[in-house]
Amino acid sequence: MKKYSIKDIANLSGVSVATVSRVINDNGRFSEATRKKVLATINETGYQTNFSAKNLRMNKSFSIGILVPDISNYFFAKLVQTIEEILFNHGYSTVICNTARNADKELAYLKMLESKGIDGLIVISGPKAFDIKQLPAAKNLPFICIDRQPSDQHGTVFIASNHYQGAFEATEALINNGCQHPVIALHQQISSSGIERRNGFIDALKKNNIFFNPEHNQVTIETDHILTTLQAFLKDHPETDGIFAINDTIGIEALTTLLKMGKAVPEDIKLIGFDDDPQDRHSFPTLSSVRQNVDQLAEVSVKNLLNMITHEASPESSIIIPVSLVLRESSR
Amino acid sequence: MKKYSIKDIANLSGVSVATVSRVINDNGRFSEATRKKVLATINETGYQTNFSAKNLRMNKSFSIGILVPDISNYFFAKLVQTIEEILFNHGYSTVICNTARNADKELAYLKMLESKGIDGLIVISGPKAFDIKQLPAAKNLPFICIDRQPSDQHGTVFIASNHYQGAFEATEALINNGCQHPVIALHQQISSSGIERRNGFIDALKKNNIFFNPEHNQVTIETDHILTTLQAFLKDHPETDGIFAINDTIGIEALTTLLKMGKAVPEDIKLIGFDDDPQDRHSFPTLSSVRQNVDQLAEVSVKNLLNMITHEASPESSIIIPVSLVLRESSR
DNA sequence: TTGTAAGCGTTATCAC
DNA sequence: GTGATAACGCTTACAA
Repeated sequence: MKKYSIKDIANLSGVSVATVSRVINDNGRFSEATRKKVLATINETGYQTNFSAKNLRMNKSFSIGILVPDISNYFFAKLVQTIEEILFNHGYSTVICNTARNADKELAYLKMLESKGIDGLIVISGPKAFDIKQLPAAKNLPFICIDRQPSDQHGTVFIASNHYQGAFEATEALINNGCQHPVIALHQQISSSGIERRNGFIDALKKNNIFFNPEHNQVTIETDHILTTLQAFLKDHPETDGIFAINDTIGIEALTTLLKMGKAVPEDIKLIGFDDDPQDRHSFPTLSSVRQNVDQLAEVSVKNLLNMITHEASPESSIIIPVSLVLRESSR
Repeated sequence: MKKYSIKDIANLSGVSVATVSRVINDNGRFSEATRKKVLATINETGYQTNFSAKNLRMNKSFSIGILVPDISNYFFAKLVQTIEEILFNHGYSTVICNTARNADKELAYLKMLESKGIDGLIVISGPKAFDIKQLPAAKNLPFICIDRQPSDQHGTVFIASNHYQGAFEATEALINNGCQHPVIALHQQISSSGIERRNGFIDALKKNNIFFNPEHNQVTIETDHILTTLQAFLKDHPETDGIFAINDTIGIEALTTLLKMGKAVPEDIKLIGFDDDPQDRHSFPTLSSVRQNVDQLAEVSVKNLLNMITHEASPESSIIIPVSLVLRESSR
């Protein structure tokens, strides 16, 4: 079966290419008779638009790039999956770029996306503020940032969960359940949402008259060395009776590690994570966590990006999506 | 900053567009002097190839489609991530399509991919054999299947883990640790790799002189009703002392459910899953599983697909990648 | 070694 | 209502 072009359809239907194009895109004027005729031959032949040609001519690619740190992380996977589905339903295809939190890779991907002439860009999380100006030629590429600050707010939209609120509520839950010495567990490298979560933790302490001392109330986890880090910290701070983990990866790791150390959770130490990873329901004890509203994040993001692309609305500067605390056994 | 075309570069460098094209693609002949001159202005201007134009002219898109059932499943996410990285390093970009195991969505995605003129296709898993002929126009699109049988082997490559071996070894591990009544837990809808796993289970029973009776040695799990299904089954078959779960989602769910029912794992019932999901290390007890070699699957797949695209080699018909059994607490 | 020009499949501007 | 045709940016014979 050969590939048909609009010219073939024109010949077969006995009309001109212009008319075929009008029928396909349903613009301009044409008689009902020709519409039927053209549509019929399109059906017979199985004609499909050649997007390379359409893109070239219209200077539009009907595709959107997504920059994401790590798609094997459940939260990111789910978010990207949801966004992709919505975009597909709007006639856009998605190019997913896994930056692995690496600035060089990020730039390489951006250049590729620019070459492909993407119509818009969605930037998800990442260690530092996102600077669109690293792409000189794409100065006016519509883009939005999810859970990552743009280095220049102007002309873009920043969408994020209410990390502050989530962390605040989680911390208060620890305190209300009796914790007097809560500790926040985080990584060295911290994203803008991580900072918000940390602020929420600190303010919850403040509100409950617990003085935040980074020496006593914060432990920096080195990936792959969580056992030694946590062991050392708890030796120096045996009073610790609650941990707020900045995400569920740390949360689950901390849980396993605490059990290995002979600590009882939640009896000795209460624990709450962040992101509501499905595995939280299968750990022992089950892990309390903060759930982000993935569907809403995705929907709002796509809506705003498409608006920017069609210039239907000038972008709002920032949108905050509520989160919800999910209490399970680890913080009883 | 405006967008430069090859024509701009030609004017700025004082040569013709043909020469610029030759320099960029390093083919044809040109003097060292012009090469330097052209490359210099390209650097100054930040010129980037317009892929829509290049694609149109060359009838090649430098992009590959991936059909995958569910990217929020860790195994799939990791596999897709690895493939995407390798492809990017070969100058290809990837369009990831999440079919949600839905035939209509699959077809819609295939049409979109065809319109975009993808150079090749990677099909990952899925409930039934993959039929490229559902796309009449793309009869000669190079494609490979991972963990999913092509409905017509001709001209393609089938790449899969050795599911049979993994299931066989897992089942024997159960038996060797004392199980006399092993049961396989699976879904209603079963993929080609699921069938292989089931065969491995059955043959391991045979080899150990246990007669396989689907009534006694097989439980069909309905998602969201695992508790009731499993409870009913164990009531009818109290002799059950080992479960081989066809994947880790079922494995972890089964584990949680068994504990909820007051069964001790591995004392009362031993359990082994499939896929070696990271959460297997954080469950209680930790879950034994079978690990697929994601890196090798990805590498072999890309290599074969690119060979098909460049016609460097005629496709082998099928490639089996070894798996490894990871024993943890749940099967002691 | 370099330039000219055709043509890839579309859309959009005109003319009729 | 419909048809010719230019143009999008690029590669590639073919000339020079």
